[in-house]
Amino acid sequence: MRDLTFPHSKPKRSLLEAAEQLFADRGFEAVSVRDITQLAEANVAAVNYHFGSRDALIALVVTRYIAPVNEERLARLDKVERTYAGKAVPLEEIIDAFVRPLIGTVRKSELSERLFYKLIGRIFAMQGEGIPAEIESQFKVLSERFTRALGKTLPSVPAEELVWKIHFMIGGMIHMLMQQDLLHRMTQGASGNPSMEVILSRFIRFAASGLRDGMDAEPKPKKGPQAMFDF
Amino acid sequence: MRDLTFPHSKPKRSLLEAAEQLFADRGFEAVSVRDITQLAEANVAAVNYHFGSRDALIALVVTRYIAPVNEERLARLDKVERTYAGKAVPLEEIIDAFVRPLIGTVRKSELSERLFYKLIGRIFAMQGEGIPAEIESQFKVLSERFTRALGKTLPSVPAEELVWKIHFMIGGMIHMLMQQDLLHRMTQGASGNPSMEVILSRFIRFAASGLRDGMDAEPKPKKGPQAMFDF
DNA sequence: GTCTATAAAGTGATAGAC
DNA sequence: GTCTATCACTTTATAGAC
Repeated sequence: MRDLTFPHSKPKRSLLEAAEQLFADRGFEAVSVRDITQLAEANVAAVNYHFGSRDALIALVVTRYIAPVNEERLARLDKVERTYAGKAVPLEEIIDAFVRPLIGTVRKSELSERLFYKLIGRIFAMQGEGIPAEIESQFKVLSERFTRALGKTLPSVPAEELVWKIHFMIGGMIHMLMQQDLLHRMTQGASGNPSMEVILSRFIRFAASGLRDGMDAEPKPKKGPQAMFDF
Repeated sequence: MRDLTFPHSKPKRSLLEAAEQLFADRGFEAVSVRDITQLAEANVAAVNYHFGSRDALIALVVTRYIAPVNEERLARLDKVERTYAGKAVPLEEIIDAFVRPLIGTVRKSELSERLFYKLIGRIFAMQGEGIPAEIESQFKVLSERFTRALGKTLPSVPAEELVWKIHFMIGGMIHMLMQQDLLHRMTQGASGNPSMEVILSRFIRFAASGLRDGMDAEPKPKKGPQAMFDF
């Protein structure tokens, strides 16, 4: 999984790095070609010369960051499924395959850790508007594969309910990536300064409990009375 | 909780409604004053005349939608806390107080249901950038109040871990509001067409399980072996 | 490859006529 | 209150000089 998209000419690379940094920090729509060329100390025509257009640059950044993450997710799911050969894969391991590539996949940029996660989060939050078609269909494949795996592990969760639970989980994941500053501000520091590893393990436990929700718990199913919220 | 901000002059009202519709659909940054005046069939100067500026209009929309929701959330939390007089409030009831006002609070606009939720979701997703100061501090108060209530109900969850779990929950909530179209597209319709009531009850169960996460479950605590994910 | 100059279109805001 | 005309500025993109 070597990166073929990484530019080897110096000015092109510094343009790309400037763009990634600004996109992560302010969001795609909020960054102009001039912002990028200014930070990269190039002239205004440089982005169009090297990447064709502003939109093409955005598509490149999105693809560079997301494609390897999605490949790695599928590879990890394949691997654990082989390990459990036919039997249902433990829930936590599926979720792990889904989220760990977000932080584990090879860093190809000079972005700080914080900006790297923010950029990844922004790309996920983008979905539906402005995502390159190639990535969109990649997401569909991914979604199907993981939904099927989760359905196998949680056979008693009705299909419709399962996709909603997965939806909630993905929302939590995006928020985790993008809004760490916000959390710190809102809690006046009570969120501490945990490593991404720790944050991720907390997220996996949260999501696993939410998805399982008293059903199909590997150890022992809990079926407390929750009539009030059962439809 | 009557709405004092609702304009009674016809042109002003139709400008506001056009703005809300466009903001919900495309996001705040993507909508120009000209888009709004065109949809409202007014002249380009109308927004500035009636609202002072584009930013003031955005602030008005945000405040109109969020302030009553936040008030209602606090009122509901107060109420359940009084009901349980000192004893810990059941987790599901706290979450319910937090999310139900999102769909229950009086509709003051002509927005379709779908756009209404999308607009609410967009405002939450905005946080940190461009939120009126008044609303920002309202969110802080809200965050503190609910964090305290949840801490009381889940005494064995360490404070730092609790705020992260709440963070994940809020991410799921925003995604639920904003990205229903996306879910439908990604799942090729497998998400069905449930009412917001049903979606909400699913979300409450998901979030409650995630927050509880085997600890302090009211019925019976489950403590399965999860060594792999425990730090 | 780099850079300047400029085109063509869009932005929010406002002065001033009606 | 309404509307037109316009200001001052920014946007992406490109032609053409170096």
